[in-house]
Amino acid sequence: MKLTKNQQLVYEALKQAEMPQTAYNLLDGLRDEGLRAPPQIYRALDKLLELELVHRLESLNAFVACAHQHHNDGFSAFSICNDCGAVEEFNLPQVSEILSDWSSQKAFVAETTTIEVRGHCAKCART
Amino acid sequence: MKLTKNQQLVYEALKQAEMPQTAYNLLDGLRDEGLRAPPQIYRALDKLLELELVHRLESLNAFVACAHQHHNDGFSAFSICNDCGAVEEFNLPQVSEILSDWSSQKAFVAETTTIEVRGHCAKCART
DNA sequence: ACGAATTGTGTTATGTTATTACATATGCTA
DNA sequence: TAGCATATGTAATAACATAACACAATTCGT
Repeated sequence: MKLTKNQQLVYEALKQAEMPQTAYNLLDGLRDEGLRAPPQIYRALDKLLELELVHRLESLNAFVACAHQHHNDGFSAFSICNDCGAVEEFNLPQVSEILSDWSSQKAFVAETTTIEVRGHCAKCART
Repeated sequence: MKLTKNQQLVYEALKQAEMPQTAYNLLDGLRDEGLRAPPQIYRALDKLLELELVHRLESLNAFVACAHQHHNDGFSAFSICNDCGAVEEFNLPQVSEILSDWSSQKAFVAETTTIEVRGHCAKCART
């Protein structure tokens, strides 16, 4: 058990949530547990991001618990439904590889890669 | 000439800038031209994004003029140097294709795709 | 077991990014 | 030229994120 109390609270809240949560969503949900101010949330999130237990969705300013336990070199991709908000995390090793190749060719040292595909999920597109 | 005055002002400011600009950067720079309030900037940006003359860098909350004149199905990728802030836009048709394949397999209707690789550019990594 | 160093916590205040709402103006088109 | 869609100007506010400071808990070397 390496997570502190606040980190656990935030992590559990994210795992429970079926949707991406903003920092302020999380704060609202955790007020009863004693969390009162944004820094308490952001600090926990920073740590969880560092441990790769959580991902940040840049185009949403929101966070999700990582779907795949075994951590994945920071190369996760996400599809995000603009209608219902559903998010799916997936991994495309080929894409990782192409981006790695591009980086080494450019002598760019990659640290984190964001891939977010926004549109309409199967369910919402059908209607 | 299809751009309105504000749209042109913002577009020119972005083309001139060698670095990504936030909405408030742009606002500061354009105050002398008569732009006073955020919505004036955001509205111009919305239009420019729609026309694909400009890209939004989600991980930076900033904007750049599109490097490639001929527009490119919304599949641009960007490398962003965390040290000097330099941004390079590039296109990897293979990646576009893999993501398209994934989408059609999942019946996900993609609208916009964000690919941002953050790290250290060749120049900054050397030091 | 002790003290130092690191990491985490709680809190207030503030900074930064983005939108809502409403009134007015401009330009196209039937 | 009336009507409609699009653009503008402005004030206020909402949403997202960090700085700074004091203090508590944990870890680690000796």
